[in-house]
Amino acid sequence: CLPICRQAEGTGVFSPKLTGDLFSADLNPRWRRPLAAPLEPDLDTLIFQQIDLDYYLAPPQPGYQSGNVPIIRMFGVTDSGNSVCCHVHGFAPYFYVPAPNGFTSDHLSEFKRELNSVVLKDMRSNKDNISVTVLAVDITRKESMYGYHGKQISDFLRITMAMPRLIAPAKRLLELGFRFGTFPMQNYSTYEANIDFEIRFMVDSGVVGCCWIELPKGTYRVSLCQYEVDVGWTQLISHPAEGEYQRIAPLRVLSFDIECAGRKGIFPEADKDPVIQIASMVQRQGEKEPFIRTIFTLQSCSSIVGSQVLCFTKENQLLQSWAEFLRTVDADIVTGYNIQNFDLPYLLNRAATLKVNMFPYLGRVRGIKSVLRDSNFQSKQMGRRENKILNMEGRVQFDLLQVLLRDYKLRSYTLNAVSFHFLQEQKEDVQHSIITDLQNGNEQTRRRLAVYCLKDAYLPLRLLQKLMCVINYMEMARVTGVPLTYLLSRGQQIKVVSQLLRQAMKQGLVMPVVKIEGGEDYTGATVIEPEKGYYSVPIATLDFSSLYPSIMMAHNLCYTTLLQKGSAVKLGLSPEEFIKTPTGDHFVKSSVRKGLLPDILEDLLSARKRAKAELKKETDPFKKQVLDGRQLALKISANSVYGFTGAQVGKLPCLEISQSVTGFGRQMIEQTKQLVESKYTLSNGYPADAKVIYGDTDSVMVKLGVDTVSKAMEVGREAAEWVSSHFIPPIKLEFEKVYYPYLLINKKRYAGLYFSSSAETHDKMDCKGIETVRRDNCTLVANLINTCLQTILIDRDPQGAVAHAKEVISDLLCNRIDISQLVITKELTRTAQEYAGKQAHVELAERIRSTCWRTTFPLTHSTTWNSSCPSHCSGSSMSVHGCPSLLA
DNA sequence: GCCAATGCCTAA
DNA sequence: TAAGTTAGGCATTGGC
Repeated sequence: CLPICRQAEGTGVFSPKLTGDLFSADLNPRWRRPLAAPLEPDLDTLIFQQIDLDYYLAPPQPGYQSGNVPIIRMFGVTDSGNSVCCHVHGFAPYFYVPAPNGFTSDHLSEFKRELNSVVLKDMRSNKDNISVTVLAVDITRKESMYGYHGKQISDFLRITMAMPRLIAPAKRLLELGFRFGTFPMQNYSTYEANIDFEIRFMVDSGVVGCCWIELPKGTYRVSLCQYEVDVGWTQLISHPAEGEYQRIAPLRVLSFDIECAGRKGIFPEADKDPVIQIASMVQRQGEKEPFIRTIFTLQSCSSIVGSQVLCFTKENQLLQSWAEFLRTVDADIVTGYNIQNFDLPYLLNRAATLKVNMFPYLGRVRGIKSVLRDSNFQSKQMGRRENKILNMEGRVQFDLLQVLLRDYKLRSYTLNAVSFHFLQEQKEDVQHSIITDLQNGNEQTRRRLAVYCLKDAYLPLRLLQKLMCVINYMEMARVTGVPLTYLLSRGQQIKVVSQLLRQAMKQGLVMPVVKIEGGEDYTGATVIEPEKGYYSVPIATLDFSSLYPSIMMAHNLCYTTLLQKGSAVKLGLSPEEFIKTPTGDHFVKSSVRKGLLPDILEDLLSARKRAKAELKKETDPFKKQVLDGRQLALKISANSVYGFTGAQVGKLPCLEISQSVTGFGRQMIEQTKQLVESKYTLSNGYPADAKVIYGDTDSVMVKLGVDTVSKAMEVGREAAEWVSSHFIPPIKLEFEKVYYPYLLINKKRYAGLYFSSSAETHDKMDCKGIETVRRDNCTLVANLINTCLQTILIDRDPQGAVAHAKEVISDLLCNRIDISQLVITKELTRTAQEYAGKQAHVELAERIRSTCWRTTFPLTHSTTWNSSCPSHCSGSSMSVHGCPSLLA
């Protein structure tokens, strides 16, 4: 009676019997997974790496209540490369409410009966014919994690519901006001009623994203082949990602790309324009090259060395065959470039248009149709993002474009630009406009198209490998405990929630549901007023490493240590037992209670230290990658904990924590400045009076009065250590680098030659906030400014920089510059379109000319910043118009 | 011409 | 339903 997970290997509904031409005749045995050795539940242990996890509803096993129950479904792969679908039974969703006064176990059944009844009554339609909504109500001893209240453990009701989707109405009804038995009407606060079911299960069973799962012999039963198993939720063993369990199974990664024969000048539309080619590459995770390269083409196509060409005379056969190919290959991870919003939706819509009814079953669960949905994702970090969503149970959709949009700030996100940026490699050059002509040509022209299409399937694999995306994402999933898919589909908060719940559970703490109401913003970090100018002396930079995490650890800032107004007195705490933060908030010290957040942060940062130590020892390049991915994931995770507490539209905001953190930070940067400037003085025997010329949040830039980089490094190191001793561990100020020379333009805008690894040669030219690093400028501006900066900092020739700027601007005025260099911002693009053709160039040139000069002039005249700027072109409105002589 | 508000993107 | 934070520069725009 359970749904059955099967990949299509010539059985079941997806018979690879030919629907016309070609497919089964060319079926390549390599496409299939390796044969699965027989599994004896009584003798064999089954171990696999879990890569995706969801749940479905199904009738319960005999002996349980009526109505459907949720069953967790884990997908994974064994060491031998066999796929596993593991149905985990017996786990039900639940949440907590505080037990009302006078509540005893005698009241449980009445509470349960009444809650069940109001939830049933609340349902508008009951098409699933649910008769029992509340499965159980139990009394447990718990404590709210929000606020310190003397470790008062009290009675909570743990309410277990029949299905995840019943949690929300039960929560709402209890919050609105609920009455049972002789107890009065009461508004209940709820705890953990907003936790995704998958996360709930993972937290409770110690499963983290992408971890290895062991089913001991005798605990599971096998239903069909390639390891489809059933197990009780308390019987599976989840292995922490340590030692041998850091490894990654030989996952099958499929990358694909489609080509459509669009009409001239019109973006292809699935209800009109045919799919003419689909290229696919399959690679085992960890191997260097794909072991399957295929191209499905409409009409004949000449052969291509190293690739299998499959030609179809009818488009519907091409589509159906490709779907069968996907199911046969049984990919664990599906990738490509913009497959999420283009290729997959297009294929699905096209298949619907052509009525290829067997197409839209792309997941690993038989009988589940893949359907398209629209999703609207919005966050302050990423803005509004509209995406298509397609369900593909058991396969992780890992669209490279989405990964890049999340993790990299690039000027262009075309596959061509991205390939060039990361691989120094270009796409095959085929203009979109000639695709249809190539298709309508002969088998040679279609071959040219196929080569192009294959490359577009290959490049995402190369990029994935180069950027170590799969490894890094897996490590992030393991570190934070969320499923891999959450990392691409959800925001930052869920990662912290997952960790918080795990930590809280250990201490019997429960997480409240807080309602969201927009409040006042709080004060952030200090930016020290810069002493603008050009410095031809070494400037040492000292940074607090992981400032916000270390503040939270040093001062034990947490939900569980926060003292509400007046509660210090009420709880009889002595002044030594709590602290007052710079914002006037109170927190108990770790001697009273150690906070959850400091615990999480310590775990993350000590794990990071371990990973870095292991990384140093490791010689195997593959394991090195894993470890590097891990240390990165750990760092990012630690840094996002602070943001989580300050997210007012979030799961558990606590501004007392976040504003205390920034408050401490402000105090510390100020104190650092004072300390450095008070010790490093002439009168203390140092070469000069040190001066902090700039600082932002966690760093200070110091002019120490020394004349060489190596001296600046030496004094910088000493100063960092000395200043550190004034702060509570693990707060630590570190010497980071020396800038020499250093050009300080404004707050958050500076450039300098960066010395860190050696005192003799600079590592790079470092630019912050200047047009060269901003993506709202055209490349011409960025290049011009970059060259000017190099001329100033490396050649130390400000006059040369001015000369260069003049030359470029003169080229611009004389139409000697390619228009493609000018267009980049939305603003300018629009202008280019409006003035399409001849006018555009003039218009753009004019705008860019003024931008270039406005930016370049302050750079090149920074030595004389506050004194001798000519009066006729001073101030921000200075432009070439007002300064004609400068253009000569 | 001055200004505040807004949009965009970055620093940390 | 879900959505990390604030500080801050600079171009543009629109009102006066």
